[in-house]
Amino acid sequence: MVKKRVTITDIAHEMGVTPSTVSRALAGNTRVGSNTRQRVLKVAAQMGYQPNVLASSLRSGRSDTIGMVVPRINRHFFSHVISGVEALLNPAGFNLLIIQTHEREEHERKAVHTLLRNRVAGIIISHSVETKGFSHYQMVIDEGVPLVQFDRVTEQIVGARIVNDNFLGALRSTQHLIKNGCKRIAHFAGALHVNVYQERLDGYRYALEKAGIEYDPSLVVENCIIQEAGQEAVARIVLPKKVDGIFAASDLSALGAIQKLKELNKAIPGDVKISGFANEPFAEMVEPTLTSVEQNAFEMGNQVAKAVIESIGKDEPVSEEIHIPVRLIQRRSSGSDALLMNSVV
Amino acid sequence: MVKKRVTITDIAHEMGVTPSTVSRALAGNTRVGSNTRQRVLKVAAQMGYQPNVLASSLRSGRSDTIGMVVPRINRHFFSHVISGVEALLNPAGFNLLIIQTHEREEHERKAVHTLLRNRVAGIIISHSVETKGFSHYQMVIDEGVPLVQFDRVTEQIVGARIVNDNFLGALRSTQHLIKNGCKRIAHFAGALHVNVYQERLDGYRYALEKAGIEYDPSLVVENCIIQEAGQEAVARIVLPKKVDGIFAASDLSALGAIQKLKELNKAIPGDVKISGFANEPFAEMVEPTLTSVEQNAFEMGNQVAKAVIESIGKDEPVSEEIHIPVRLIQRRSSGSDALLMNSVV
DNA sequence: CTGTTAGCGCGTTCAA
DNA sequence: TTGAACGCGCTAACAG
Repeated sequence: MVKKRVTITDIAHEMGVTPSTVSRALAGNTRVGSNTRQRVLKVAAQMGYQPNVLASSLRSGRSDTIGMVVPRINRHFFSHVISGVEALLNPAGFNLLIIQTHEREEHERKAVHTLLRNRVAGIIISHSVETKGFSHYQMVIDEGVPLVQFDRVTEQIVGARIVNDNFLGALRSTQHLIKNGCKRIAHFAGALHVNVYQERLDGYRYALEKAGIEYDPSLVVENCIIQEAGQEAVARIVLPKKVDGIFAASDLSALGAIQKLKELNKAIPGDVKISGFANEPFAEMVEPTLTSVEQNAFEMGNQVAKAVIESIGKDEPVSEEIHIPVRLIQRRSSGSDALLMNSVV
Repeated sequence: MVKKRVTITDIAHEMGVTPSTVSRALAGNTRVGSNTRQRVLKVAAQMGYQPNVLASSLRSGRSDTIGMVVPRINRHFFSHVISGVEALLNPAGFNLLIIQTHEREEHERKAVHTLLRNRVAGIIISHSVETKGFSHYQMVIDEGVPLVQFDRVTEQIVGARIVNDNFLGALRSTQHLIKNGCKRIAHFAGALHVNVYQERLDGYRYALEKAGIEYDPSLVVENCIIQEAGQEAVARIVLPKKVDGIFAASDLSALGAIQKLKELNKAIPGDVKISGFANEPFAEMVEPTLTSVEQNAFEMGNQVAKAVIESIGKDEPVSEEIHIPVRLIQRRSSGSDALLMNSVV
């Protein structure tokens, strides 16, 4: 037995006024008798009235829902960004419609359409690894929906971009290895068409250059961001090439390397020094503890939310890029012990 | 410069037919000339038409959005449940509106109202720790919105409940400690008004009972689920009471205990054997590796999604309770080494 | 098979 | 300050 939902018309009938009056009273700021407003509010409350935001949005053309597209929700980094976004968006009266792409370009395309169909007030996105074309964002631009990219971004799309300082993180990380005595440093990279991995490679190269170490492309392992890839790279590159340091673009591949090296009775940091990226929770639990670059995912989420809220209402998108500072956390895998070094941007 | 969104009326004008015809063609299953349908689809595509689901839902009374309320998105367990839910819901044509409560009862109440206002087709919820009253769900029931609870549930609300087999997990875990020689086993419990923690306590007690070990309430530490609480409990209970085994309702408090015990030069598992709950990723990284009860969060999400989809369309809610099997993962902290024991339900 | 009509619930004119 | 009327975009009933 389903009770009918109560509408402003029901309230109006109950009180002997018109729906317009009720609507105005509920809206708050429009002109209506202050005693009538009180009565409306009281009757609405006791009738259990819940405004129909669908009808409201349809009529007003405004929506309080913001869409968010992420590769995967169940990743430490992304779930924390989401959390940071929500922390600011909810108090501001917005809700989050979240869609995962599972790193598939086609899913990303569909997700954007879904959000458009839901008439979201804005779209937040971090691109999937697969995504190389961005034509499906033309419609977002055309319809004037604010678009904020974070972490994995492209300059091919106008609008705000919130990114980690990948270059600086990589630079500091590699410099740290050099300072601790590494001469032949390998880099476990990701897919280089993705900005974050390209930037980390750039930072790595720049550190070598500044230290006068020649860049050796054969020491760069592409698509090496998962655990298994890290393990595999040890046998294929690290040992044969007599590598004494690894800067991994991902904590997972760094972990894989640690496991494999321990298995082969290599000493860490004695024989090989290692640093990762992202400062996953396990970094301080693994043996030896893993030096890593900390990303402030929650803060990134906050900035993303701020950017969306600012974009809404503005006519023209602003293509500003905001860098979230990163921090090198030195641990034992690189020969340091519980020291903290703050990198300055 | 914002282009106007194209509507079915635009398409209709373009083609010289009525909006109804376009609507029917787009809907797919209703009677319409197959050649007209082709033309409509083509024109719609080339005009970049995106249906307005707000208008559609308002008119049809049906919504393809499902609301989900969780304590926190950025927790390993919850983010994986969400992922599991999405995995089934998206292919079925539903979207997820996610709201966090941050463990606050008031936020939970607001979240439910927000979802109701958004006219979601169903609501999925795991209650906040604070939540003790459930009166705000009466409106959900009254409006006939299917309600599925998971993990943290209450029987005070009708509808499907998807839960872990906390009792069995606790039972097996405690039995395992007993089998490995523990005589005085402490239990790090959570807030006992929350079903999951009460059930884990019950399983612990039942294991003791079956083994003929007297239950000692002073060995139960309430609200001991975070790292610091685990550390603190070592000094306050574990050592003074000569405890030789700890069954923790949370991996985090188990971790805290490990840290503190190591700090005090106690041997694990030599002096104290420890097992946790949830099998967080760090469980296999910490030293010694942590025995824990694995919850299949993704599978739970799948079951939740299934239950919601089934509930939608049904007139009356069914109060079925589904148990997701758990598995004891034996590791070194309890004196076992890389063994697996599957618990049978 | 297609057009006509009506209305989902709300917000915003224009009058009074 | 309030009421009447209209329409956001779409679906659904009823004709034809």
